[in-house]
Amino acid sequence: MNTRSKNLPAEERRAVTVEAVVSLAAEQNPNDITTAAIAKRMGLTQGALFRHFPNKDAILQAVMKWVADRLLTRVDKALQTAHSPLAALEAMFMAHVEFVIEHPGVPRMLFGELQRAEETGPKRTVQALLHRYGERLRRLLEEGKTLGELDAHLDTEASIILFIGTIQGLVMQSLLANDLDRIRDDAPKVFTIYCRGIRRVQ
Amino acid sequence: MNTRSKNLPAEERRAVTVEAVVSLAAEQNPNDITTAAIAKRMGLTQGALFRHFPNKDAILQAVMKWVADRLLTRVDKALQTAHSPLAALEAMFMAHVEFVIEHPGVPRMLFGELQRAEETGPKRTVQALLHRYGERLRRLLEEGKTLGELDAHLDTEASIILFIGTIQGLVMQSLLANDLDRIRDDAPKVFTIYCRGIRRVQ
DNA sequence: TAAGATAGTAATCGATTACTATCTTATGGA
DNA sequence: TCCATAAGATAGTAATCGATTACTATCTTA
Repeated sequence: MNTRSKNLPAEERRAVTVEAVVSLAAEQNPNDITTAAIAKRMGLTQGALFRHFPNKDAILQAVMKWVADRLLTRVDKALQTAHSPLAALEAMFMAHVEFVIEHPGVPRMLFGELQRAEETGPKRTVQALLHRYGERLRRLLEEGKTLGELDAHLDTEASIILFIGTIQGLVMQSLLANDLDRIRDDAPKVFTIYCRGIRRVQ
Repeated sequence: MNTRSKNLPAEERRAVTVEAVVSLAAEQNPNDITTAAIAKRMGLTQGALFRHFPNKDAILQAVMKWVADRLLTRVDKALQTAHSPLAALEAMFMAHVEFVIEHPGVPRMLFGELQRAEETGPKRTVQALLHRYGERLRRLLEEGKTLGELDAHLDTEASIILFIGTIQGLVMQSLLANDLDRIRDDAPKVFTIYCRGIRRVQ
């Protein structure tokens, strides 16, 4: 990883910057991640950041892009292993949870960007991510209904909202208890209830 | 609303301050609610705020206290009208949703305070609120299990997490769509699924 | 109605923020 | 080995933040 060279190529430096932000977000409130804090984490001076990004929003947008790519890739890989819509939903849920455990600051950053009133670059990236995420869920839910695995009268859009809210609830609980590992224990239990809520009654 | 009375009594001024913050949070990102913005909303100078509060955190804590009192009061009132645990859960859910619709900035402020790394006053107030909120849910869920209205093997703690997450999901969706009214439409649909997830299968 | 108490103003403070201008050094190809 | 240039250091900037100050206006009450 670290090659004794002091000066990194621009692209590599940008990648390191994104990782620094993600790492910082795991420890502190995302909205007081200053450019100085990012630089310090990277062992760089603050001004040097602006050699690689035009402004702070560009940094955040790069982070959001990174999150979107990694999360969707992870989720899509999980989907491939599953052999039924319901199993796929569970795999998707667990993949998402694992991602959150690895990068605990990410959900907080996403929520923080969504809150911004102005239509900024990072916010649009998050909206696009959630849109694509919702598409995956919608497809699985519709398939599940067609195959009779899920309740035929299930409200698909409401199911999507609840799926995302379920993860949001786990994040909130971990913030409340200040204990990240609880997510891994609680996730299956919470998903069990969600699952009962959407599957077909035999 | 309030005219001609320039100098308000301290207690009244503090109440107006809280309302100003809640009102501002509905429009903009909670973490850039500055003391100057609060004062402007009240038709006051910025420095005057510090005649009534020792610092900004004290303002935020007063807001969180206000939220906790109002929300729990509203919820408790809803609980009294219901005649079964499941009906009470639904009444509690809808009361909470109505509260959020009236004060859309509140969930965002709560989440924002929870994110803070340090154990600040406002954060502790939010933690206390969620603790008391969880107590109500726990009681209802246990009652529901005892009366056979809910699944006997239901995981109570997971149900609490999911209940809160459900509302969080609605808030997230309204942020995404930038449409507050959708919450009122979506809330019953989402609760229906939650309900299926926890009730006893006949 | 005089006088103390309370509430608010206007100006300003130090600290912090994102961002920039200028100088220095490291890197890699000819 | 040399040198053009990309990357980083240093040292700023202007704007904004929460907070404090000296002072004034208004209300209350003895």
